[in-house]
Amino acid sequence: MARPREFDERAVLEAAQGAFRTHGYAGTSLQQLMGATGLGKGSLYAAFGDKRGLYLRVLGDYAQRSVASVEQALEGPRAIDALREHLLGLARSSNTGPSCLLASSTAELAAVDADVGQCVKRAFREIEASYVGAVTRAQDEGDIDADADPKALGGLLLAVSRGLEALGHAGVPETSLVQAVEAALAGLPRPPGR
Amino acid sequence: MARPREFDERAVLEAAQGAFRTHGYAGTSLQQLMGATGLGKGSLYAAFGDKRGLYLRVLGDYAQRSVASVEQALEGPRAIDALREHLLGLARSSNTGPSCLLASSTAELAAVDADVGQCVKRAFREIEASYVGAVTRAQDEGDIDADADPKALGGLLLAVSRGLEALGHAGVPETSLVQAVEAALAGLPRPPGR
DNA sequence: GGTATTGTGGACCGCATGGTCAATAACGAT
DNA sequence: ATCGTTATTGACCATGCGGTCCACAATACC
Repeated sequence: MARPREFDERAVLEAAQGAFRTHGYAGTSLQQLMGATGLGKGSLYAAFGDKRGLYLRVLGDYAQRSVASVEQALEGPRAIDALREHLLGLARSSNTGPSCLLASSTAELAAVDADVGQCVKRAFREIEASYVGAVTRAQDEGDIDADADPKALGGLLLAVSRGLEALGHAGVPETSLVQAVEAALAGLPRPPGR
Repeated sequence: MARPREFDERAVLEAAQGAFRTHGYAGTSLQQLMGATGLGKGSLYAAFGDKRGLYLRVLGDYAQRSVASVEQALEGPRAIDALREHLLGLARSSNTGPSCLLASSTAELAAVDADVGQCVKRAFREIEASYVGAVTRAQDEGDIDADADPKALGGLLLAVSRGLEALGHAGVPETSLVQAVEAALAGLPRPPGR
C-alpha cells in the first residue's frame, strides 16, 4: 500500500556502481550519486540509509555477481578449456572500463571497514573455491596431474586473476597479460605418461 | 641564504606516505597530513604545491623504492632461490601493514589521473623487467628451461606478485598464499634431462 | 472520495574540506 | 647591524560535503 517507488532498484544500484567504480568510495560525492542514479537525496537516503549503506549494497551485489560470473564461466564441458577462455578473457578485458569494485574496495577500505573487508574476503574465498573446483574437474578429466594439490593450484589461479585485473587497470598491454596467462596454464602440472 | 627548512623532507614524505597508504588519496584530509607530518598547512603547500603535488611526490618515491627493493631482492647468487624467497616474503608480509601505494593508486586514480597512471605503469614495467632478468639468470644457471620465454614468465611472476598483494590485503590467509607461491614456482618449466 | 501511508524533491544545516595570504621568524650575506 | 630572502604559522575564505527534514505527491484501502 501507499505510494510505490518510481525507480528500479536494480538500475539505481548499477548506476551507483558505475560511479563508485570510477571514483572510489571517498571520491564519489552524493551529488555524483544523485546525478548517476537520477534520484534525489531524500529518496537515496530513505532507500539505503546513507552513503556507506548504499556502497555496501552495491558492493554486495557486485561481489555476488562476480562470484556467479566466475562460476558460470568455469562450467564448460572441459574444465581446462573453460579455465583458459576465462583467464584469457580477463587478460583481454581488464584494460577496459572502470576498475573492479572488489579490487578498489580492497585497496581503499578493506583494512579500515570491517564490513567491506568481510565482503571481499568472502568473495575471494568463493572465487577461489570455483577455481579449485575447476582444477579438480580438470584432474578428473585427465588434463591436470591427479597428484597435484587442487587447493594450491586454485589459489594460484586466483592470485593470477587478481594480478591480471590490477595490471590491466594499470595499463599493462594486453599482449603481455595474455602471455602471462599462457605461461600460467603451461605451468599447470600435466598428468604423467601422456 | 635565507631561512633553512626546519623539517627533513624524507621524513615528511614518509609520514605522508603512511597517511595516504592507510586512507587513500581522497580519504586523506589535509588535517591528517598536517598531523602525520607535523607541518603546518602553509609549509606543506609551500613545499609541495598542493595535496595532489604531495601525493605525486610520495607516489614517485614509493614507486622508485619498490622497484629498487624488488631488484635488490632478486640479486642473490642463485636467481631461482632469490625468486622463491622474494615471493614467499610477499606472501607472508602482504597481510600486514597498510596497503601498497602502487596497488591503491592503481585502483583509485590510475584511470582518472594521467600522471598517476604513468607512474604506476612505469613502475610495473620496471618490476616486470626485474622478474624477466631473474628468469633469464635462472635459465643461465640451469634452473629454468632455456627454451621458455622469459618475458612470459616474468609477466606471470609480476601478475602473481600483484595478486598476492591484493589477496593478502583482503585477508586471505598466509598459508593459502604460500601454497600459491609454491605452485607458481613448481610450474616454472624445468630444464629437460635432469 | 477520503484517508492513511509511503515516496519524492529540494531547501536547509553545520561542518570540514582544500586552498590562500599576510604577518612574523630565522637564517645568510655583507 | 642591516637587509634580502625564505620558512613558518595560523587566521581566514569560499565551497562542497554528508546528512536531515519537511512540504508535497502519489498510491492503496475502505
